Amino acid sequence: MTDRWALAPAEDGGVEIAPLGRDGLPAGPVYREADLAGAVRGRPEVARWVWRSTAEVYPRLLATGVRVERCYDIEDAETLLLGHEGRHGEPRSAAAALARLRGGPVPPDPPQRSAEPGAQSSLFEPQSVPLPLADLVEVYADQQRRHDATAHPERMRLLTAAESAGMLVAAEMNRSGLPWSAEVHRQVLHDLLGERYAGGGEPRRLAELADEVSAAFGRRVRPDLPADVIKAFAQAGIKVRSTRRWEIESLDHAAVKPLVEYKKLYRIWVAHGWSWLQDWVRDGRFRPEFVAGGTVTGRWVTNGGGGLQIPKVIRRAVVADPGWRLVVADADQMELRVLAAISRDPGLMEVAGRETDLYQSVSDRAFSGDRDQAKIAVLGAVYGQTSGDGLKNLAALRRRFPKAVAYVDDAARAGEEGRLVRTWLGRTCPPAAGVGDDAAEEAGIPQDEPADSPAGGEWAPGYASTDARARGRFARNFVVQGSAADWALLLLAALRQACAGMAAELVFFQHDEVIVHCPEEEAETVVAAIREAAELAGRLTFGRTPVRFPFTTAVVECYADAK
DNA sequence: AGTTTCGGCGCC
DNA sequence: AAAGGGCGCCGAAACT
Repeated sequence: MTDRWALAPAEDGGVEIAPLGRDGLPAGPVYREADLAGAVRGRPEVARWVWRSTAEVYPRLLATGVRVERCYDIEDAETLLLGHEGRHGEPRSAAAALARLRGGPVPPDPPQRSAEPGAQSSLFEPQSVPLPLADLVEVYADQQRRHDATAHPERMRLLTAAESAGMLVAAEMNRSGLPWSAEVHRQVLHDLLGERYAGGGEPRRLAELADEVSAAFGRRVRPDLPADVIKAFAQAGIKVRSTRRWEIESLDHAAVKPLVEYKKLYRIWVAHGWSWLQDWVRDGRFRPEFVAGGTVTGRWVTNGGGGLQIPKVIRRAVVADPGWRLVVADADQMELRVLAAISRDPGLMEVAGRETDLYQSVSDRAFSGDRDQAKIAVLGAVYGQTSGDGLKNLAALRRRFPKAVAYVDDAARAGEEGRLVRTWLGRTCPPAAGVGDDAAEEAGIPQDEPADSPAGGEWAPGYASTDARARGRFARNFVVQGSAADWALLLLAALRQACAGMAAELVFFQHDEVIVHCPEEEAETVVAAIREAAELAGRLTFGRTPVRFPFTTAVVECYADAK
């Protein structure tokens, strides 16, 4: 068995490599070569490269045009395994894992660096000390045993493999970048915001709106300062707690309209305006740094440029190269389909076995055809809504799809009680999640009474504290959002394989949406590949269920035309 | 003066 | 209509 090889970069720029056996231990000699990329390029028969960190190794390979089919990221696997073992807070570096194995002092993890505008994405992780291959392999072999110790070893193996595949995709997307027309972007900014004035102050349209707001209040008010706005409303006899749009919008005051408009445009200006363009777009590409596995739920994040928060109006600037197309694909009601798959609720699976509008089908069964009510109920079930119509609608949902609602209710209870909660593949929620970022807070049931308990005793005696309820909401959402992330990783892995023989490149991924940049003549092949990858991911992740995972796809030259 | 937190809002 | 989950980013405010 020489289909998987370990790889460890050395400090001198060279590399150690060795074939591995089934037990994860070396099955042959350790080779030392001077050139990392050459060592990999020269061994196309290797099916999976085992290395400490994809972010450390793979950008260097890509820089010399070398792609790999599969990898196993030891530090990512360590994170997932530690989580599964209920040891979220422990250091996750390979060096720490080795120290735990040998009983030595465990080094803390190096601090995470953050991205800088325009900087090339991390070619190295300079604070990491290279680990000799023999040490790396020791950690890897132990991780194989730890996979076997989980409740569902085959799922855990799939999870670590899927996340490693996601890291390959992320590195490749970081290299390709999202096609971006600075010219179109500037045109959009000009249309929305008007001319820029010398000196870098507000553009014309914002200045006008600020004047309108001031005029409506009868004094100078800066609409970008919440404290100023709250004071101005108070002087006009209107008490507001904040200047959030939903709170402001319904007020009867002449300042509301220009104020709301100002806030909308101000956001575009500061977050995706001319300076953003200057900082993040180079040579026709927007390059946020995609980070796979950046959150506890398994969703990705981007480092820099707000890559996962591109406003709809700005998507006009995402334009394919001449002769190329963007295949934009969006999973239809993914979270509800995932809930069906993980809960195995017969009724919901039957509904999710169709490609038609899922919310309409749910409402036909539980809400007399009122689609909006069905959607509110489902979102309430998944997000843990605590008041309003959601609760009433949740009851109707529970009657019709009892197993599905029970699944998220159970997760919420487990979260409240500080028990571990897992996604379908075994990604595990930290027991204290949902109460801020105090990772040190250990598992356990808070004993305090809720601070906001009404005098009438709306909460039953001994009801969970505010913190515990926050943990419950987090855990409730975690099983759905996290299992959806599991599935999405398998989707990406399958789609990446399908694109391997083509010019097509994955250039964007946002939770349930992918964009592939490809020559026009490949577009229809890519569309088919996405549909196949989605169904394959569904089977691999959740086993054989009736649940389908349809996508809405569009072949366009401009992202904004996709919806 | 430099760093952290807050308020607000963009996306899913 | 309002409110639940996950993120990142910006400037201002609050802190050291």
